[in-house]
Order: sequence, then structure tokens, then C-alpha cells
Amino acid sequence: MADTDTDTGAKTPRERYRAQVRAEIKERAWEQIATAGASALSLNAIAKQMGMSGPALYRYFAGRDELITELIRDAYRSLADTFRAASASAPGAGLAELARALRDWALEDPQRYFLIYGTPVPGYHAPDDITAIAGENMAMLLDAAAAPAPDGPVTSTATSTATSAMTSATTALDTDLEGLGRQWADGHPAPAAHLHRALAFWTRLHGILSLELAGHFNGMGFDPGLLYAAELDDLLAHSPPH
Amino acid sequence: MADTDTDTGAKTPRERYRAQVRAEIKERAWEQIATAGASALSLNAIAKQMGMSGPALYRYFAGRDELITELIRDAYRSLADTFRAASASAPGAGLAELARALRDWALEDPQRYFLIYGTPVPGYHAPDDITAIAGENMAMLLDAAAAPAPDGPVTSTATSTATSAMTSATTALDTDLEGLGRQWADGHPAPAAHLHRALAFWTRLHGILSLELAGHFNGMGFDPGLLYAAELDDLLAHSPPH
DNA sequence: TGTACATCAGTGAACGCGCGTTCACTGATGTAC
DNA sequence: TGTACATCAGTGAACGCGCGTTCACTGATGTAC
Repeated sequence: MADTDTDTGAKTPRERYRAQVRAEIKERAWEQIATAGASALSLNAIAKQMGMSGPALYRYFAGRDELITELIRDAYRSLADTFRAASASAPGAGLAELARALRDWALEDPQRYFLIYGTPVPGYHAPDDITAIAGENMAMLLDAAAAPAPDGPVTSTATSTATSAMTSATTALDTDLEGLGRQWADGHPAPAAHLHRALAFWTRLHGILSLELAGHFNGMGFDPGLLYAAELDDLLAHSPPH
Repeated sequence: MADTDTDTGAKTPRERYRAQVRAEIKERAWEQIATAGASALSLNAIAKQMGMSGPALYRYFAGRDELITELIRDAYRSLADTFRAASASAPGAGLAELARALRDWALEDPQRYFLIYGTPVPGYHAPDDITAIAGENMAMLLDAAAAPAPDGPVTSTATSTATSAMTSATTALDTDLEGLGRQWADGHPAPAAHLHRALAFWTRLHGILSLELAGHFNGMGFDPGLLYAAELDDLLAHSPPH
């Protein structure tokens, strides 16, 4: 729904119209993906739905692949915007705010989530600018992981120092993460503990979200949102050691 | 590769041959899925690869849908066998053994993992017997979650009682899980803490595995196996309260 | 303000492809007497 | 052991479909003098 096309520069009537049609094509594409999945996306079907002929779409996209790539790009951008908004919402916004935002964003359009984090198409390789946006998201996550956890929402009675038991697997991982810390942070390298927390944040929440959206909790009769909150609380309470 | 067809009963030469061809069709199907994903599975392509005509396959499967359903069934069965073997390997086999087995099984054939736990086909609904096998897997997981954690592989210095800080999200989840506990356990209901641990086990490990297999850790240069081990250790060290 | 030209959105026909699936059939394999 | 019949695996032709994509084209919209 958001017009994510490049609207910078001049805006002649023709360009305006062009951007408008491009946007509508993408909207129909999202509808189609939501209905039958990304693999069922068809240019001809979109054209028919818009009341025009199939080849007309080639005025706006070089082909099916370019359209899909554009949708993936938009999805990553949308998530980045959501994270940015969540970070800007509160002064000391941390992982809890990002978690809430991520969950809302995923539930809002499950197929959009799957387009990014679902089963990959074996042949497809994302262009560089897309991986750059994905990295931007990880950087925001890392920033939030570096901030000290607020004791407001977390009702843990144990202090983080008392509970930071370092297992052997954690020490092995932390030494392994040093290279990544130097790669991600632009200026000073990120501590391994922060990277560890960011990764655990990502993988835990994705695990719940993807299983939930795929319907694997369906007959079980419990609220996945509570499991989501519990896993987040656990992560914030038992902070990795510094 | 394993012959999972029903081999009970008599075995006339014709039946033997029939089972053999059925098995080869499935093998080719798996190869095709591994190459181009499940959505690209084509009966005609399989037939051509086996040197026979397209319609010949209809002697063995009612259609494409039945073949895919059969593959999904086999995948669930294979995972169940793997879990059973891991449980039987050691006398006090617990979550750690299941985690190892799950990871090996997933890495052995990523597309088989995705066929079960990947992006769902929006229209498809699994038959009852498949959800039954899936439930069997969850039951084995729950059994392991109920067993006391061995202190061998886990090198945590904190005792489980000292670290079991109960967050408000956990208490909310635990009360929500009571219904599920009565539903799953055949005889006596499972405690919410065990269900909680089983669910966290599942979602955490799935989160790492699915992102890893999808290639989302690719440029990051750390070993996902270490993150996997660290998350497992964290789960075993900070046991949910009983 | 009007005319000549360039730009560009959209059409319709066509190409080649592969798909799932049906149907009537041939020929080999098994079974019954 | 041999003959008559039934079973069943596999073939080839065909149906209808929808796909992505190309091409030459019409007609409308904008631009330049």
C-alpha cells in the first residue's frame, strides 16, 4: 500500500501516471501472493485483473523476475521502516519495542514475511542492494541489543549479573563472533555478547513467528503471543555476559 | 532412500515390482525437490527421467497431489524414526540428543526439512494421519522435556533452582498451557513447565535451522552450529520453573 | 494558436513451452483348469 | 504341461490450459517551432 517507488526528482504527468500504474501492479501482485503464494505469481493474471493485456506490463517491468525482486526489496524496506519507527517511538527503545514491531509487521501480512524469511527459491540470488537493506535491519537490531535492558516491562526478579551463567557453548560462540563484530560495526567493533543477543533475538522470534504463520500451532489451543513474550523476557532477563 | 511403503502382508512378484517403481518415483521426486524446490515438482519430468511416458505414473499415484502428500508423510515419518533412534541411543537420552538428531536430519536434506516446516502452500491441508505423526513427534519431544537434564554436557555453573526466575509472561503462558497439557498426554496431564520447555526447544532450534538452511547467515562468517549449541545450553541451564 | 513531429502506453496475434490428466490401445505377466 | 483367460504395466495421441515473452502495430499524449 505504501508507495515505495522513487519519488525524488521532477514529476511530469506522465511520470506520475507511470508510478501510479507501477504501484497498482505491485498491489495486485501482493494480493496474488497473499492468496496463492509467491510461486503462483503470474504477470498475465495481474494484467487481466487490471483490465489490460499481458504484454502491457512489460512497459513497467522487464519481466516476472524483476517484479518479484522489486517486491522483495519493498518488503525489506517496509521492515526497515517499521524498525526505524519503533526505535524512534521511545527514547530508550530497545529489543522489546523491536520485538513488538516485528510481530505486528509479520502478522499484518504473513506472505510478505515469508517472501523474505520463508523457504528460499533454490535458484534465486538477491541483488546487492537488497542484502544491504537486510544488513541495515541487522544493524538496528544490534544497536538495540547494545542498549541496557529497561527494567520496566521485564519483571524478572533475578539480576542480570546473577543469572549470566556462561556455558561452554556460549564461550565458543563468542570467540567465533569476534570477526562478525568487526565486520558489522562501522566504527568500533561490537562486543560478542551484543551480537550473541541480537542473533538469539532474531532466531528465537523468527522460530515462533514462522511456525505460527505456517499454522503449526493450529490445533494446540494456546496463544503464540504469550510464548513470544516469554521468550523475549527470557532473553532480556538472562542477558548474555559482557 | 528408505523404503517406507507398506511392506506388510504377502509379496507376490508383481507387488514387489510395484513397490520398487513407487520407491523410484519418490526418489526422483526428492531429487527434483532438492534441485528446484517443491513447487517445481513435475510428474512428466519424473517420468522422462525414468525413461517412461508421463501417463505411466498414474498407475502408481492418483496424481501430483497424492505424490506430494506421500512425500510429506515420508518426511514426517523419517523425522519420527530419527527421534526414536536418538531416544533409544542412550538410556537417559534427553533434549540434547534430540537436538543433535534434529540438526543432523535437517542438514542432511534441507528441502525435506522445508517441505515440512517451510512456507506452507496456502491451499494445502494435510490429511489427518499426517498430523497424527506430527503429534507423535511432539509427544517424544515432550517426553524428553520431562526428563531431568543431565549435567554432563551442560557446563552451567548456576543451578536450575537459582536461575529459574519467573517472568510475568511465563506465568501467563503457563496458565494458558494447561489445556494443551491435558490434550497431549494420554494418561496424566503434562505440567505446563514441560510443555513450555518443549515449545521453546522446538521454536528456538527451528528458528536457527530455518534461517541457516535458507542462507540468511551466509555472509556472516560464524558457525551456526555454535549458536545452536548455545541456545540449547541456555534452555537446559535456565530450566523453566516447575 | 496551430501545425509537425517524437514519445510512449497499450493492443492483438503469435511462438514455444510444459503442465496435469483422459482415453483407447498393445503387449507382457500371471492364474485357472 | 499346455491352453484360455484375466490382470495389469506402459504407450501414444490428444485435450485444454496458462505461462513468459517477442513483435509489429495503433492511437493518444506531450514537445518544439
